[in-house]
Amino acid sequence: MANENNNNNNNPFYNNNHHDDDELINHTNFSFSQNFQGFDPSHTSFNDYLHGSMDYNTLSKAFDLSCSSPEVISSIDDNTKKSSGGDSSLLGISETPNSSESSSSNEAEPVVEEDSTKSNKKDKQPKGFQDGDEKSKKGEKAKKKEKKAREPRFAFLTKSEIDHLEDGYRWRKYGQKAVKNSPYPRSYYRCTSQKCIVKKRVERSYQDPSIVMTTYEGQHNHHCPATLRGNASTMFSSPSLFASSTSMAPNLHQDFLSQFLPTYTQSDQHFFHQQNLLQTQPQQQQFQLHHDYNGLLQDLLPSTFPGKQDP
DNA sequence: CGCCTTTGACCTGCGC
DNA sequence: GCGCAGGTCAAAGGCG
Repeated sequence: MANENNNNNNNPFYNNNHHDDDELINHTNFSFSQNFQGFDPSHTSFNDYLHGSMDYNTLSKAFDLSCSSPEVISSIDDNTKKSSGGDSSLLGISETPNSSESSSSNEAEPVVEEDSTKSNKKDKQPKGFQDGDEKSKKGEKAKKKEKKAREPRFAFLTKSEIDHLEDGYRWRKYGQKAVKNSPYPRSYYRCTSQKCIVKKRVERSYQDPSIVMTTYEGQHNHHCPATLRGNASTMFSSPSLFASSTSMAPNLHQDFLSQFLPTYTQSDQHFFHQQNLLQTQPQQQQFQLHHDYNGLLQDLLPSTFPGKQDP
């Protein structure tokens, strides 16, 4: 399987010029602050930390991160795009909006910085939620010179036949665009929950059509609807079960489970295999995430993988 | 009827 | 300044 290689050469997102995702592929660094609790880079691989199609909430909580808190050192460089020649070897999980020049220290102010790449395109709040003065947007934008921070973003690569994977939240599609150099369109979704401005983009790799890249932007301000009906929590609540395939720090373990459950609950019905790659800022520990999500699921939920039940 | 998707138009930022 | 590409809007239509 392609996900087993440790270098990125086999990853379809690595070596190609996936222009449209420069901001994510080429410029997505994912940084962890020193405050990241329970994470011991010397003993634990990131592979054990990241799985699945989490949204930002999930991730941030699982990692004890908060996008708006100083504990988050973010990463996407403003200049990364400009230095587009750059190694661009990164892919996977992106967490966007901070100025990152000073990222090596934990300074990370609640950055009100744009995700420079193309960030402030719209800047406008979702008009759908404030309609009425939509026609005045022009003047509004004109005076709204100050750039608004873009929500943090995470991108996930998911091997799936399904474009829009269930993640426990309800989404409404609000747009679709053709992607340059790709036969596959990019779809734009917004969380349907009131006042929740979380968005996500879903697109398929043109080099490996089996791979879907989902980008989450923002944090949900509500509970995941799926938690109400999910029942896999009991399965995941078995520490031994989970421990069998992960070596998470205890506190992370719990957070991870509680936050991640909806994702598993919703997605384990699909063929689901995720590859995540990740890298931190230069001065921080560097890791690459390259995880066989399917394998994890098989370990955790053998019943959902009939063919794999008996190794 | 409400919610969702589709889709063309529009807006904006960026590179040249 | 222009053109391109990404992102969003909103009308129209479909579906349960």
